[in-house]
Parts: sequence; C-alpha cells; structure tokens
Amino acid sequence: MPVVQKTKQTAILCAALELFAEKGFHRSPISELASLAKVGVGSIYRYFKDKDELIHAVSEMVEESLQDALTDSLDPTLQGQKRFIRLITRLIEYLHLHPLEFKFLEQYYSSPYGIDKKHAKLLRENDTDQSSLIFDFYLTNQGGVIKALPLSLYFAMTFGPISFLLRDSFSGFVVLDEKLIQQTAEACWDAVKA
Amino acid sequence: MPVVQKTKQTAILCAALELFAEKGFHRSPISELASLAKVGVGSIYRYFKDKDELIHAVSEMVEESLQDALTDSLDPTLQGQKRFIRLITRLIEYLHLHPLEFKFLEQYYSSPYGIDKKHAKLLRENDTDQSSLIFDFYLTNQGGVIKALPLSLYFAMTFGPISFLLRDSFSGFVVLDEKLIQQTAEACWDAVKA
DNA sequence: AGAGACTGACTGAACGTTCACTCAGTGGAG
DNA sequence: CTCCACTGAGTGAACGTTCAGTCAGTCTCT
Repeated sequence: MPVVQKTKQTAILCAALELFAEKGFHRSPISELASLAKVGVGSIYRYFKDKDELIHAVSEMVEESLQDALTDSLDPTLQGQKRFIRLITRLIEYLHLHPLEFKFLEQYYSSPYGIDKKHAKLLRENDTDQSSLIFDFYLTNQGGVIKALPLSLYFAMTFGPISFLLRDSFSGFVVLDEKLIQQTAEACWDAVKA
Repeated sequence: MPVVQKTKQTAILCAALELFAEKGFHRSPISELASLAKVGVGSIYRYFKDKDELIHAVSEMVEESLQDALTDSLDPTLQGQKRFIRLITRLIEYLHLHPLEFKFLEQYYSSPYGIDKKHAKLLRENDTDQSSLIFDFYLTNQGGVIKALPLSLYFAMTFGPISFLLRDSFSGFVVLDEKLIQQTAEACWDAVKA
C-alpha cells in the first residue's frame, strides 16, 4: 500500500512541521502530534525510528521545498548584483509566506540537530555538487563583483540579517512589506559588493 | 547574613549560566544545577520563584556585564564610522571571549522568554533612557553618516551577522581571528553607511 | 557566663506530571 | 484463515516543585 503509506507519512511530517514550528521540539509531545496527524501514536514509530529521526526528516522536506521555490523563481540569465538582489528578495518572500518553515529551520539550525547536520555537510563538501543557489553565487563570484571574504562571512552577512528580520516580523515587532524587503536585500548587497 | 545569601545566589546564577549555555534550558535539570552550584535543590526555590524566574535573572546578569564591558572599552569622543567599527569590534570580541554568555543570550532571545522581554521593552521604549550604546548610535545618527532605515533593519544588519559568525566560530566551522572580526565590522558598516 | 529556646537558611526524599516509546490487541484486505 | 498496518492504553524514566526535618547561629533568661 505505498499510496496509503505515503499519505500517512506525509500527514505525520506536516503535523510535525506545524507543531515543532509553533511549540518547539520539546513541547511537542508525540501524542499530540499523533492526534494532529490523525494517526495512532504507534504509527509514527512505524515510519520513523524515534523523534530525532522525525525531526531530521522534517528538515529535509522543508529544505527541499525551499530550494525548489528558489530555483523555480529565478531567471537563470540574471548575473551580478541583479541576480544577488533577486535571490535574497525571493528567499525573504518565501520564508515570509511560510512562517512554519522559517520557524522550524531557525530552531533546527540553532539546536544540536542542525549543528550536527552542518558538520556532516562540511565533510561532504568536496564530493557533492552544491544545490544551493546562494552558496553557488558566493563560491563562483563571477566577474569579481563581490569582495573576497571567507565563505562563513558571506553567509553571516546574508542569512544573519534575514533571520533577524523575519524573527522580528513574526514576533510583530516590524511589518515586513515590499519596501523593507528591498532595503534589506540592498543592505546585504552593500555589505558584500566589491 | 546578607553576605552568605549573596554568595549562594551568585553561585546559583553562575551555575545556571553554565548549564543553560551548554545544555539548553530544558536539558538542565534543577537537580544538576543544584549540585553544580553546591547547593540543595530547595535553596534554588528560596532565591527564585521557579525555573522561569531564574532564567530571566541570568539574562539580566549577563546583559549587565555585556553593557558594562562595552561602555568601559569605548572612547566616548569617537564618532561616526570609527565609533561604529569600534563598537562592533568590541561586541564581537567580548562575546568571543565569553562563549557561555553568547550561547545563553542566543538561546534566550530565540525563546519565548526573550521575546516576551523584548515586547515588554518596546512598551517602555518611550519612557526609559536607552542604555545600549549601539541602540544610541542608530537612533541619533549624528551627521547623517548612515542610511535612513527602520530601526529593526539596523539591528538585523548588526546582530544578525555577528550572531551567525559567533555561532559558526563556537561550532568550529570558522576561526574567528582579528582579521575576520575586522572584516565583519567593515561589512556591517558598508551595509548601513550613507 | 551558661543553658535553653528559638529562628530560618538549607537540604533532599518524595510527589505529581509529562513525556518518549512499547506491545497486545483490532480490523480490514487478500 | 493469514497477514500486517494500525491503534492507544500502558510503562518507566525524567523532570519541576514541595515540604518536613536538620542544625548552626542568635537571643533571652537566670
């Protein structure tokens, strides 16, 4: 019954995303998760070894959607500043439209789960093709349009502000309209441009 | 016996900072905290109503130290770009030298504890004098040396990158040396300068 | 000064709650 | 009937919090 299985597994993943994003990992009891997914508690353990594995599975689902959304909305011929601004803008817009995904990722990457995953990723860095468009932009630096900085600093100057701004937006401290998104993308560009 | 009391309360606060920073709030049992502070479990509840109050108390202690350190190390006559770069540099250096404080604050401000506190702070904003030097710099913008941006974006462009970079540093993804600190401060400046 | 009464900071075993996880049982498909 | 996906009451561990009891130190009375 691959169809039914798929449906149930997906239901669990979606319920997990919702609960984790809203309540945090440790305030999301499996029992509550089960009833939200309309599934018995035991079924969760049919599809996922334990809660940790479920958390990692949610992160993979979320990252895939995000990467797809970015790829779909990007004109591949854009280069330089325009490409950068477009990437950042789309990233903010996507996360702003998907609060659950943002809150989940925030939590994931500031927890041991995400840190372990990042470690594992770095070890594979040489072998695998990189699927992140922003990562690519920084690595290639076509035409030397950006300063020569350590990769970590590029990431810090991009994801750092975005993360802070979205957190403020979802906490109700700021209204994230089109203008503010534009200002943010431009400030990020100013921070790294040559 | 105010002296003895003070010592015990401080011991609890320091042990709490250490445990919370290293294990997170919900993996720091009161029992472990008590033995680290060399104190009976019950004594913790003599000084703090519950675990939540203890967490807030730690945050106040940490923020006070940080603010003091920044104030002490700043030449008050410095203005404009130099003042900004110095502030950012000192902030990074302080947090880099104080991993426990950084990890605690990170966790605190991405949890309901810190968000509630921020809300409360915003409501008081008009009344109180602001004690944060960076806050002051942005608010006054003396001589129009920085772009006109919403306050939230200034903060995002400052604390966002710093937070990301320090996280990478403590996770072992990057070596935070003097040069990298300088590059970070300059990138932050480029992001907000007029 | 000395004895006895008193105080309250301090302790940790015990309690109730919450949680991740298990497994005996159920029901539907073949 | 057999098989197996599925269920949820049950289990034990871990946690925050409580409170009856201890005892060093202080005060009062003789």
